[in-house]
Amino acid sequence: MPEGPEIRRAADRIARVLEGQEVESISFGLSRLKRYGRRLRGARVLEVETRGKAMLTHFDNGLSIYSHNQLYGVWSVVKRGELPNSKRSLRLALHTATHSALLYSASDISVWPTEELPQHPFLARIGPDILNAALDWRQVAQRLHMGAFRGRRLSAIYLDQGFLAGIGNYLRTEILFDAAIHPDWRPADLTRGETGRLARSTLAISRHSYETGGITLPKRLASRLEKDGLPREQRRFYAFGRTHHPCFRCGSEIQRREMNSRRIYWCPSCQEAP
DNA sequence: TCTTTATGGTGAG
DNA sequence: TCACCCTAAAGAT
Repeated sequence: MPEGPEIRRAADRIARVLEGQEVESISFGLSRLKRYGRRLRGARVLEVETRGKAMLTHFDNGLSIYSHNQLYGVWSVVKRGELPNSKRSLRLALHTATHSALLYSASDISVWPTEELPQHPFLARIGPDILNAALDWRQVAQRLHMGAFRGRRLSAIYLDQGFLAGIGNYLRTEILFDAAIHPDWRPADLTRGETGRLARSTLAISRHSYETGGITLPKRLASRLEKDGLPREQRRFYAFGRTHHPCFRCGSEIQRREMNSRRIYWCPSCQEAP
C-alpha cells in the first residue's frame, strides 16, 4: 500500500478503531523498539495522521510512533483475537479492548517524543501533503516554479518528496499523462496554461486515487472497462504498467523507460517530448 | 534455489 | 547517477 492515498486510507481504517481508545497492549517486532511496549501500555490514542507516505500515531503520554511502509509494509486492522495467519514478519501489534492494528514487514519504525517529531529527518524535509485539503492548485503551480524545482525535469520533481509529499511512481506517471505533459519537460519551459493544467491534475489525480483506493481512471471509463471484462489490474491506470497497450485517449502505444531504476510510462502522441 | 522486480528512501561522488 | 538498504512475491533455472 505504498503511495500517499493508500497510506491515508490505511490511516483512516486504523483511526476508526484506535482514536480515543486505550492501548491494552502493544508489542514491537524489532528488538530495538521492544522497550517501548511498557511505556505505551495504558496510553490513549489521540490521533492517527499521515504526512505523505509516513504515518504518525500520537498518544496522550507525549509519545508518537513514526512508521513508513517503504515498498513492503502492510497494515491490517482486525477484531481483537483474530490474528491473520500471515507469513510476513509482524513488526507492530497495537491492541485495544476490541481491535488490533497490525503492521507487517515495515522496517522504518521509530518512537518519538511528539514535540520532537518535526526534527525527524524525513518529516523535516518533505513538502506539503498532496492530500491536504487546504492545498490549492495555485500553490502547486507556485511550487513548480520555485528555484529548487523549476530547472529540473518533471520526472525527477514528481518523485521528490520535498516537492509534494505522497506522490510515488504510479501517481507520477498518471498525473503527467492526465495533464498531457511529457516527463522530460522542466517547469521553466512550460507555458502558464500548461503549468496550471499540471497543477490541477496533480491534485485531482491524487485525490481521486484516495477516493477510489488506488484507481486513477475516471469512474465512467473504469466501469466501461469492467463491462469489457478486463481484470482489475488492467483497469486502474491510464499508462502505468501499460507498455505497448493502446492509449485510452488516442490509441498510440504506451511507452516505457527506465529512470533511476524506476519505470516511467507515457503516451508519445498525447505527451509531446520537448 | 536462484534472480528479478516492486506503488520507497538514503547517502556518496 | 549509482550503490545500497529494506522485505516479499513472482519468475527463471
